[in-house]
Amino acid sequence: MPLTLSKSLLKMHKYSKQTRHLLAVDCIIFGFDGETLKILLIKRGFEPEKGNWSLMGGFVEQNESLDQASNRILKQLTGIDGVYLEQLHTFGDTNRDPIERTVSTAYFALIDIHQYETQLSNDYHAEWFPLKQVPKLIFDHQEMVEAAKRRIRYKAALHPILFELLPARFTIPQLQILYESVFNTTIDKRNFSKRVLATGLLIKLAEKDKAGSKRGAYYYQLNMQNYYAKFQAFLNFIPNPDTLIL
Amino acid sequence: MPLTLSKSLLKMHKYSKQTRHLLAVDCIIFGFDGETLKILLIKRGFEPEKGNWSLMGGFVEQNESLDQASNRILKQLTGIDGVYLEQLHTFGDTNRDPIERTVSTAYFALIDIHQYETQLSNDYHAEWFPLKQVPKLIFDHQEMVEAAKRRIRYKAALHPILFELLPARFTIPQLQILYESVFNTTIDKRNFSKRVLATGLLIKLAEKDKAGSKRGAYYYQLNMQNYYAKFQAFLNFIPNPDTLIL
DNA sequence: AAAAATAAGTGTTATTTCGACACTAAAAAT
DNA sequence: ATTTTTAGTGTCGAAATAACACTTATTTTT
Repeated sequence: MPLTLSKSLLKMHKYSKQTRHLLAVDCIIFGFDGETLKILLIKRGFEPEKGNWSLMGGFVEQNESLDQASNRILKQLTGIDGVYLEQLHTFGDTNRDPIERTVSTAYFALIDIHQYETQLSNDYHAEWFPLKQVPKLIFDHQEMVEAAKRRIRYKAALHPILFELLPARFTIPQLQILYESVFNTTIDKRNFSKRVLATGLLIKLAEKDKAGSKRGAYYYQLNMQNYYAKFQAFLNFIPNPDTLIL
Repeated sequence: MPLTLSKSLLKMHKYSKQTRHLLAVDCIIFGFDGETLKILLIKRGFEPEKGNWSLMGGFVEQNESLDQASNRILKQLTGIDGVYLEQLHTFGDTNRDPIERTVSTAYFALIDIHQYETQLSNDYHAEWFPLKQVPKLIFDHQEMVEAAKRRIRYKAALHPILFELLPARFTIPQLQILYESVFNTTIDKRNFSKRVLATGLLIKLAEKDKAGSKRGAYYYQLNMQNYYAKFQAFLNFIPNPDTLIL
């Protein structure tokens, strides 16, 4: 780490000569409503950029790690707790915040939208936007969203992260719509179910979801053993992944 | 970004209530000497941790981005400029630096070791260590190195980044040794050359490398068009990538 | 009660890709 | 001339992939 320190540091307890910076965390929160992949945005209620759409974020405090800060902000602003949350990238351009130089570490979260839908709109004035209809965002948040989209697509092409967007019980047609929505493509359903079942990640349940269709589709749930064991393996959920925009 | 700001901010020009933090950048520099994958370390000449091995790093200054800071530090401490440098992860645990809380963004670099070998050891007191013989490092640098190893393996299994470690002209046997070294495995040379040539990334040259063997091996160079075009595609350089430790 | 509409569920086959495997060629050293 | 060393190449069986269409269960309509 620090290498350009003066010899006097030997007795110092602080790196007192160094510049200190504002540090923030911003969260790109993905949700899936059964049709479209969406992100959660809030409308800023104050200057600068009052009234404009923004990611959820906040400053990192003295006694918390970045992971703690991102979890705190997610919890504070949305009530959301214990969901998939992963560091995406740290954005450090000097002029990204017009008020004062601020370095921001972006995290992305994947949540089951239905668990939080009412809670969110009531308590926190947050709103879901389909990825194709994201409004103009403050600062460099647009760039963060683009990076998050690329990351989620990249990762989902190889690893089973999209299950984090579904409820504990889901049907294969629901899963397929999710993949088709994330990759903006259509997939042959015979090949899709073969692929997915071949992973060994799913447990078929006796009950059917009668809401989605007349006939009803069987519910499945994740086999958590296999899920954790195979998470890092390269699984192929998507045909011809190379030809897709990642 | 910042959301928990007081109303008085409306007329403020700074986020004056917020804590400021030390921000550092650390670089994991990979090089390949023809046999082994190595990283470049320096011996700290001052407290804290005087005499112990460390990654190259330094504090982020007021008027530079993180990318600029990492490039500056790489250049300052090693003379290295214009190489592959990618943000890895930001390490933000509160106690990672015993002197004072410092958040550090780690970058990894891939360089052609031969272009810098003498320069480095002479001018900057840096030393190359094989990945399997990395000494105890200061702070959380061990963790950073582990993360960088995972990243380089993961990425190299799918994308042609390892060419950044080779000189402009290289032979297929050299390339194979590099892959075998990175993945700590052996690969059938017939399958390897088929795979590699099938990517369309290589241009065969007329000249041979006579140093490596009696017969001599043809030199190849990257087809830069295809290299940039296919960089993001999923290429398979490694058989059974799932069975390897990524 | 019969017919129509809707979405779920399932199998085969041709093509492509993958991985295992062994010999010949070129040059240098003895 | 013989030996040594490393480069370079092809086949074939197995596995994975992608293209493709009909039947079933249930509700809705008539």
